[in-house]
Amino acid sequence: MATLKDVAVECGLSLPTVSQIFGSRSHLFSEETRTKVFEAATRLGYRRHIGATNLAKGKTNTIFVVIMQGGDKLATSDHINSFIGFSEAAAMHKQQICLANLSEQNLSGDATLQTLLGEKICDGVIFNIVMQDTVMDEIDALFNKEKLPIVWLNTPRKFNAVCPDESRAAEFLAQKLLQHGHKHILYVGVPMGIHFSVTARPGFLREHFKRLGGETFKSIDNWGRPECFRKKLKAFFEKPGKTTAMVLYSETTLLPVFAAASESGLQMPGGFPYAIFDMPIDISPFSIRLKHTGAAPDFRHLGRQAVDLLMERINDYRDIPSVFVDPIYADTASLK
Amino acid sequence: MATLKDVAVECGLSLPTVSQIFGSRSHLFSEETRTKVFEAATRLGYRRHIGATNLAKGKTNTIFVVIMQGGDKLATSDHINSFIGFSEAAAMHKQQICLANLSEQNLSGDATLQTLLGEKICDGVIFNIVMQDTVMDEIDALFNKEKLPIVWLNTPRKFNAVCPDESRAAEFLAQKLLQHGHKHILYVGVPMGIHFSVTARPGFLREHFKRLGGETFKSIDNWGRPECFRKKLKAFFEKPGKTTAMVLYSETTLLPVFAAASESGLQMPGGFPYAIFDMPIDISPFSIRLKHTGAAPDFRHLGRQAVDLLMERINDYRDIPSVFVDPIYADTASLK
DNA sequence: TTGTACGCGTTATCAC
DNA sequence: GTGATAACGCGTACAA
Repeated sequence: MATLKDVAVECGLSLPTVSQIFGSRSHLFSEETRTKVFEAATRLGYRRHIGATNLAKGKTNTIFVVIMQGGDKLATSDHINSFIGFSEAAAMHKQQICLANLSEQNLSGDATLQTLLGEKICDGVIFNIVMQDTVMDEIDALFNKEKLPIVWLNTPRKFNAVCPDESRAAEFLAQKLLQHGHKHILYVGVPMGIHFSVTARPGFLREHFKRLGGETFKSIDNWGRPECFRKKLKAFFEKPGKTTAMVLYSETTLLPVFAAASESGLQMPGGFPYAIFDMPIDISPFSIRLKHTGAAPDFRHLGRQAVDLLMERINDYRDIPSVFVDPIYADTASLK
Repeated sequence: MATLKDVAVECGLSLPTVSQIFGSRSHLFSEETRTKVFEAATRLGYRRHIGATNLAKGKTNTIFVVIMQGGDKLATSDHINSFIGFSEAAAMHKQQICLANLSEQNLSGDATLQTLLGEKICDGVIFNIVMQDTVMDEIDALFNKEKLPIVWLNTPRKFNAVCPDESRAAEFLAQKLLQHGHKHILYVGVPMGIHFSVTARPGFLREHFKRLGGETFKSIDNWGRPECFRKKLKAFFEKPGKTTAMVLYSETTLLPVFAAASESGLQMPGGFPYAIFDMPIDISPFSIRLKHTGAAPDFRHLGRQAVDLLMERINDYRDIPSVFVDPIYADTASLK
């Protein structure tokens, strides 16, 4: 593997000259010299050694993203979108994105955290996981002690977090419901959990719905026991009362709803107007999802924002107020 | 930030001594010396600089994973599972996993590829994307020229690939269908695409089904035009003929099937026996999926295997015959 | 247990 | 304006 020195020898120039020509001071040298260098580099198949560059510059240019298997986590499509956002933003900042896996055990014994805290391995860390507040506080404290900047993804912390604006999403759906004349609605959710959206969605929706003139806000969210949930849904479909529309926690929620509706003799879609906290995806030829009125976070954008925020903290170590990112909206008339 | 030299000064020992005590030769020194070193390190808050270590050792200890947004891609849940597999295996091999995003443009102009090929930035690359064979050949050639080992994930190449054994999965489902007396089946798929599983699943299923005694193998897979697909499904449900069971490409496929069944006055699930190339997921409290007979690749395992294979190539640069990984199976009687 | 060379670049300073 | 010399970043490996 050819080194810079080899190139210097090959073209009869000194090592620093060659270095500068590959660096940001290329313009200080004559065209002739530059050509000589580039030709020699090509001849030798020279590849710059990033590790050496980083060491010389005193930077790691590395950001770690911590994920966690199992537990209370993001939808997987959100996950992969945020990853694409990370790499896009990282490319802009000329950073490398590294992956680390947090085991679900106790924090102090976790090998990943020990490495991140105990070795100079990166400039900053993005926590792409959902945990209890107290645990996040604990992690904040650990990283503060090392002055290692971290950013939280998808949690509404006061500082150093990037979070979807679930309130705006709920407001949009509330408006749509009321525009279509639905003043009595059913929210189909998931049980209270750690994941931010789980509690945020029904909370904000109820708030905005009532504020804007909505009247009845019912809710079904007993996912713990599938049979029980199916029973409740079935009961609802057989006796919807004044309720004229439903709002679903996410697109995945459609499946059991369709199944329950079918068991009650209702045709879905079409049998009951609905809106979803999720986007109608109709892009790839594989997409088999249905169009609907929706409002959902754009996790690719969130990923980019997380990297931007982290870079800000890396360049100037301090707490930064959290960023709440506007969701994306769609209205394709599944509310009739 | 304290360096090794600072620690050496602090405890009155030489730099190499301290280095060795932190390295693998700790046992060569007296307990007393070791304690002195560790205490000094703790006092100063010393963190080993990975970049310097790697440079000195002449390794990058880094593996890049290339992903691609859009295009013909894996299911997202497969994606995140493979990521967890990567980090698990990487931790075993003491490697770092870095993420890179391939834009869908022409290969030669892609910044990611240029960086990977033009700079010494990693020891090897995992391609976690699905492309046309000719493009993969092209990439193989580019990386061969640089002697940079790569591994393909989820594609049935002859060498250097890790791929789910779709044939075994199909065989399992065929057996289950026939055990339940279903000799006339419908396969619900997606249009022919680049993604390996798309063509592999119906192909292998037909093969095994016929071989084991199955009689009729019909198929619906026109996803390109959703209305057309719905129409076909509806027509099927209204006149299933001899067909007594269906096999679905993936769990996502359930939604339009349920919808179409409902429109035809059929209750799903229960209205028609089915099996799926996918696992019934009933782990998290958020899971709202239905139990069914299924067979699907374990992408977490595939991720681990990919890293293992890559490490083999890194340690001994040569082509390695591809690995076909056994799927995981479930039988929860959705076939009645 | 330590001195020294080394890995691979970058950058400040200096001479032509 | 061009290019070279030397010091530096942070560890590791080997001979002494």
